[in-house]
Amino acid sequence: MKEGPDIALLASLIGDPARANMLTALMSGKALTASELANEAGVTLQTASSHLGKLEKAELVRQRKQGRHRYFSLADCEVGDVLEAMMGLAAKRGHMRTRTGPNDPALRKARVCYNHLAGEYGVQMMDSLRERGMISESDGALELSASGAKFLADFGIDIDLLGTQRRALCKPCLDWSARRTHLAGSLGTALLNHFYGLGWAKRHEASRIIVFSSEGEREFHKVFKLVDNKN
Amino acid sequence: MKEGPDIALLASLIGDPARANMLTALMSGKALTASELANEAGVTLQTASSHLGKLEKAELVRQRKQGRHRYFSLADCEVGDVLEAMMGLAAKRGHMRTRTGPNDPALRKARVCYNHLAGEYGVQMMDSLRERGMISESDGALELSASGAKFLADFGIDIDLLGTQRRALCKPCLDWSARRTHLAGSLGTALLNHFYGLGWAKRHEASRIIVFSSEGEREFHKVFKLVDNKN
DNA sequence: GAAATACTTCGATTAACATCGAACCATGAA
DNA sequence: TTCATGGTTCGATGTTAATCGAAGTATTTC
Repeated sequence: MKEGPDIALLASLIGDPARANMLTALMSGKALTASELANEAGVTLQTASSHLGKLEKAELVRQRKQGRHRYFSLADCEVGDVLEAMMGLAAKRGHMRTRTGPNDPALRKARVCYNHLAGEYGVQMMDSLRERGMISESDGALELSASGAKFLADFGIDIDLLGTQRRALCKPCLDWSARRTHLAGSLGTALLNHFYGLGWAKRHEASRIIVFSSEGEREFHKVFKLVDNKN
Repeated sequence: MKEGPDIALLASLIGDPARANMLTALMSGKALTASELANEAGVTLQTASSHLGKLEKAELVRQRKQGRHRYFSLADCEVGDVLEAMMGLAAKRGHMRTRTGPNDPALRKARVCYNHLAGEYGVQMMDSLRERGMISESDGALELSASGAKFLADFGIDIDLLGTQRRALCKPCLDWSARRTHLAGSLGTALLNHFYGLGWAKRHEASRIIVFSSEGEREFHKVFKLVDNKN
C-alpha cells in the first residue's frame, strides 16, 4: 500500500471515473441499486460491486438491503457537501473538460444538493428568509427565529416534528454556481419535499435538475420574495 | 484518456500521495520551491517536476520564477477551501489511517489556513468581531462596519490600504475542526501577519501549526474577547 | 569563460488497479 | 423443487501512470 496522507486516500477514491460517476449519481439524493449505479457509471455489475465495496468501507456510501435489492446512498450530508465543493472547483477550472451541456443553465437555476434545494432558487430562498429576519446567523450556526417558525408553519411545514430529529434544523451549505450559501439541514430537506408535495417542482429523472412548473415559479417568488433589491 | 466527469479529474489529481503531500505542504501558505516540495513529498526532483506540471496545468498551483528558483503556491483561496473541506471529511472518517499525532490538538487550536488564522483561535476571533458588531453578514457576504474599521485601525491594521486591493476584504471560510466559520480575505491575512509582527505568534516551521507565545495568548484573548458566553 | 545549482524533458521500468468472465451465494417466484 | 434475478467473490488480463536515471536548459557564481 502506498503511503500518503488521509486526503490522498479520500481523493483517490473519488478520483476513479466509475466511482465519481456513481457518487455524482447519488448526489441526486435518491437511493440507487448496484445495477443502476453500474449502468450509470458504464461498467459491469462485477466492477460496480467492487467499487461500491471500497466506497462503503471508506464510509462514503451506505447500504440498505431490501429484498434482493441493495440500495446505496451517500453516507451523510458532509459527503455531499464535499462533493458539491469539488464540483464547484472543477467547474471553475474550465479546462478540465468544459461540460457546458444544455443542462448547465438549468442546473444553475435549481438543483438538488443531496437532499435540499440549491442553485439560484436555493440562494434566493435563503436570502429571503434571512432578509426578513426569519433565519439569523449567530456565531456560525443558523438559527430559526420565532417569526420564522410561524411563517414556515403557516406555509405548511411541521416545525415541531423537525425539532425532534437528530439532524440540525438549519445548516448553511455553500453553493458552487452562485458563491453563496443556501439552506441545508432538516428544514432544507423538508422545504424541498414540500415543494414537491405542492406540485411546484419535480425532480428531473436523469439528473440533479429540479424543474419548476410555471405556477410553481410564480408561487415560489411570491412566498420567498426579496425585499430590498435587484432581481 | 479515460472518460469521466470533471470531478474525477480533479480528485485523481489530488489523489496521488506525492501530489497530496505537496498540496498539504502548500496549505501552510508559504511559497515553496520545487526541491522543497520534492523533499516534502519524498520523491526525486524529476518526479516532483512532473507532478507540479500537472497541478499547474489544472490551475491548482501557480508558479513564480525568481532567479534560478521556482516558487510554487496554491493557485487561489478556493483551492485551499476545497482542500480544507476534504481534510475535514478525511479526518472524520477515522479508518483512513488515524493520524492523531501530537500535533493534532495543536492543529485544532490554531493553524494557518492557506493565509489566514483557523482553528479555535480563528473561530474565536471571528465570533468576537461578530458579537461586537464589527463584522456583519448581509446576504452571504461579510461586511466590515465603521466601528469595526476604527477598532482594527487602532489595533494597527491599515484598513485603507487593504481596501484598495483586488481581493475581498472579508470572506468567511469554513473550519474543519470546529464546524464554524472563521475570517478569510485580505483582512484575515493582514490580521495574521500583524500577530506575527507583534510577536504574539509564530508559524511552526514544518507544519501548519501556529504557536502562540504565552504573552501572545493573553493579549489575543484580551483583544478578541467573547462578550456573552462560555470559554 | 567554466562550474555549480535549480529545474525540465525523455525513456524505460514497474507496480497498482480497474476491468470483466466465470463461478458462487441469496432472495423471490412458479 | 426448480428457475430467474440481483449481487458478490475470485482469478486473469490489460492499461495507466508513478517513478527514477540520464541527458538537456537556464541562471547564478567564480
